[in-house]
Amino acid sequence: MEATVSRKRVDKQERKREITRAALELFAERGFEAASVSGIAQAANVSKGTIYLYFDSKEDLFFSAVAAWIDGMVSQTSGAISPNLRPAERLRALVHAMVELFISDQHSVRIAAAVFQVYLCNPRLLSERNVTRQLFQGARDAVTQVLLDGVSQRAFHPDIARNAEKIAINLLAYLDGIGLHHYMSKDYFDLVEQVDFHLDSLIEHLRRPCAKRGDE
Amino acid sequence: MEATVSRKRVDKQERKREITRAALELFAERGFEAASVSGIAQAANVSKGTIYLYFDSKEDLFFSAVAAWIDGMVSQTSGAISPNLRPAERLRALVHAMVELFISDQHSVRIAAAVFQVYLCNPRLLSERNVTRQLFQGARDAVTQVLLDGVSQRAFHPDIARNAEKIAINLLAYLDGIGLHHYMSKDYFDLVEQVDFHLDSLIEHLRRPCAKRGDE
Amino acid sequence: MEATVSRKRVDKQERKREITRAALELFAERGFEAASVSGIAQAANVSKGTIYLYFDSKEDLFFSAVAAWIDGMVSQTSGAISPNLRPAERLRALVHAMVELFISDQHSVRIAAAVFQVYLCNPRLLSERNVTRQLFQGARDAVTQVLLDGVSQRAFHPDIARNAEKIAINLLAYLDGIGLHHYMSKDYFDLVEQVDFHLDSLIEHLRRPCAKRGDE
Amino acid sequence: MEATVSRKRVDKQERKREITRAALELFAERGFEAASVSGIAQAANVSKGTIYLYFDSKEDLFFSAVAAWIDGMVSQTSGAISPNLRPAERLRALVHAMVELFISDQHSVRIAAAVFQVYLCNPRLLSERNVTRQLFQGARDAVTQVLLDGVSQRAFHPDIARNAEKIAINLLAYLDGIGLHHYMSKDYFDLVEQVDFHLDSLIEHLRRPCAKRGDE
DNA sequence: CATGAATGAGACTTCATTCAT
DNA sequence: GATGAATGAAGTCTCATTCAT
Repeated sequence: MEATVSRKRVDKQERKREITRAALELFAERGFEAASVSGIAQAANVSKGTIYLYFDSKEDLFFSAVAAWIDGMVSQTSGAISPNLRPAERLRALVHAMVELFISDQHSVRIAAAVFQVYLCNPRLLSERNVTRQLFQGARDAVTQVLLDGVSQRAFHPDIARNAEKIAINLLAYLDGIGLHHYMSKDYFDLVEQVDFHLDSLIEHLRRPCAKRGDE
Repeated sequence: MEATVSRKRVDKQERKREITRAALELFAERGFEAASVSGIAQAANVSKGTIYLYFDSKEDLFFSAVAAWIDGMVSQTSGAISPNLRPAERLRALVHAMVELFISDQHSVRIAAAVFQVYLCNPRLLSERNVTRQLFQGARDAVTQVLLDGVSQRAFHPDIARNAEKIAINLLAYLDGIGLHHYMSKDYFDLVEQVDFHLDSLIEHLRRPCAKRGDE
Repeated sequence: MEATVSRKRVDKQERKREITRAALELFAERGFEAASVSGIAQAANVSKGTIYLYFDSKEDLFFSAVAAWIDGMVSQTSGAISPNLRPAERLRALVHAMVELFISDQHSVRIAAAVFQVYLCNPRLLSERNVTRQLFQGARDAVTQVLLDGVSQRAFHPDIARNAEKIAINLLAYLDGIGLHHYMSKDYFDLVEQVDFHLDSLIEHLRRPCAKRGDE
Repeated sequence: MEATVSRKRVDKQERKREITRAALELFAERGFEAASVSGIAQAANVSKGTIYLYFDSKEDLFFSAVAAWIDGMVSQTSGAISPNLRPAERLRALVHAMVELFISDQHSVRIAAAVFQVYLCNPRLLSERNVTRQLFQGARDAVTQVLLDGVSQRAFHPDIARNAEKIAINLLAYLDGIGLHHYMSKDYFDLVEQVDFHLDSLIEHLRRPCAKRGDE
């Protein structure tokens, strides 16, 4: 009986994951509004009614799907922080891992756009159901940690420690921005080349003392 | 009679502008899909049918509205490039003008998100009806020009000339990214502070020779 | 001034005819409901409002167009009754003239279908505004006359005189029927061949005494 | 459980048939364009959305309804061919059965008109979705068979065999034509009387050798 | 006389959600 | 637990007609 229960639970979870997977695909392809519950049900090989056994609403399904996607993102990128590398290379590796996702997984940028759209249009969701905080904060913390490690290993300038989080925030904002711009200006520039160029000057900056602003 | 004709013509353009304005507002508020033509008609104080006298379809209306918004953006920011300032300050002024738009005009980020969403989900529109090329290219050109001017005035390092466009692309991607992240993480960081921080290190970088990548 | 008035009147009639012509074309192409007043206005190179200066409503326009078409039909076919031919050949010539219209003028069958449709769906129009009576009755009378002439010239059997109108009614019904079936079964049979075949046995019948029905 | 499943399945088919029935009624009454899906839904006592669970589009609904009507026509008329009757009477019975439909079922002529209209205005449908072929060919085959039987039973002249299909085509075209004309000239002539008159001379013709055309 | 901008009803169709089975 | 039939509101868009100019 334990087996049965266990099997059942697995089945149930498995089914939920299947729905989530299909939902993510369609939400990425068409956006939140244009993706239909019918289409998701069909793609997940379940009936429309079944969706509502596992999720309260389309909105709920969307956030569950996005949360699952975020989990995947986090686990994929966190693996990229190899402690054996030197700080600069660890940062590079981390950023490259993030960019990889934008390139290998066609969906990622689209999902990001869908998420931006949904939250921007329903600001109440930012406080009520913010599944992205984990992603943003997680990523910022990861970057910040690499920076601080670099400082303590004397690979980066001590002043960096003070501004580590600002740098992290900016770096991640840049990565999202360049990903979006890349898809909007397809073939106009090479994504990896641009990112590497940004990384070069960032790393250079990490090594030098910060210039004071009035210092002109 | 001249007056009559003139008034009429003004009326028609005025009406079209009014519809465009209402459309932009609703598209910003709800996104392309969720904004309804009925709602736009109501907001513009015209009947549903009237919309279709001026625009072929909802899609047409969307792109017309976005194009109008872009025109506004361009004219507002192009005025910010004061030739009297020194290069670094010109760059700062230009970026600040852009950020101003994100802050003063609540809609801008939302419209940007809506545009990203629409183009990402309908890639065919990128080639068929790309109203953003003007914006992106115009902004990149403006930044590039400021950089090149800075080089020729010896305010920036000569190597910058070679990479001016790369820098421009990255800067603008960053600005969009930080704008989006700001709205997603409201109150978590101060937008202007972050942008200034980015600008500081960017300007510092513009003045120094580029570090070679292997240079570690 | 007389010239002016006259020219003006001609202009007005000419314009009305142009609208009628365009209307007939579109009604034939799409049917009464699917043809739009806008489309007709465009095809007639006048504004939508102008149509309503000349016609009370779409329905009015339809019947005016059909009436004009009928006038054309009548004048085209009535010319076909050459008094020099022998009765049988006169009948053949008349029928061929009618069939010609179905073949040369792609529109005729379509207009007929549209007319049938409109009257069948609005039986009140049969009494209120029956523009087809003229066509039907005119054609029947023409056929009947040819038959009676044939009898009086002893080319047809005397009994035919008694049934001349029945024969005319049936002949014209057949012609409409075969025209419609021809367009529904395109390339399945040759229209002229079928009509000639029908004519052959009809003419044969006209020459013999009518068989009594019980005569088996 | 068997009962449940069975009842359910019956329900669904029944529901579809109910929609089809209502659709046929409204299409007959108003034609394809003027009949509205809303009206059909109301007449069928279902919601508008339900229609689209059973049919892909209004067009699909139309053709399904027409196909159902054709099935009814075929089954009603095929029963009319009694093998016990002599050939001439079998032909009479068959034709009378067809005419019966035009008289008893007020809709038939209207539906025929709607079908003609739709196919004439959308010739592509003739090849893409021709639901009438079955009706036309079936009726022609039935008539042809009666004629050939008549020949082999020596009730009709041997020459008829050669022209059997031509005769069938013409007879059916005539029947449609006289049906339409009857409704257009209501009370001007008696439908059955006209058809009988046509039948009389047709049957007479079937019994005699065909006259050669030049035979004047 | 001619225009064409404006209307608002109504067309077809899709959709998220519910509920009896 | 799972289904899928049913709903009705709402979507985009078209249309015949009117009226100020």
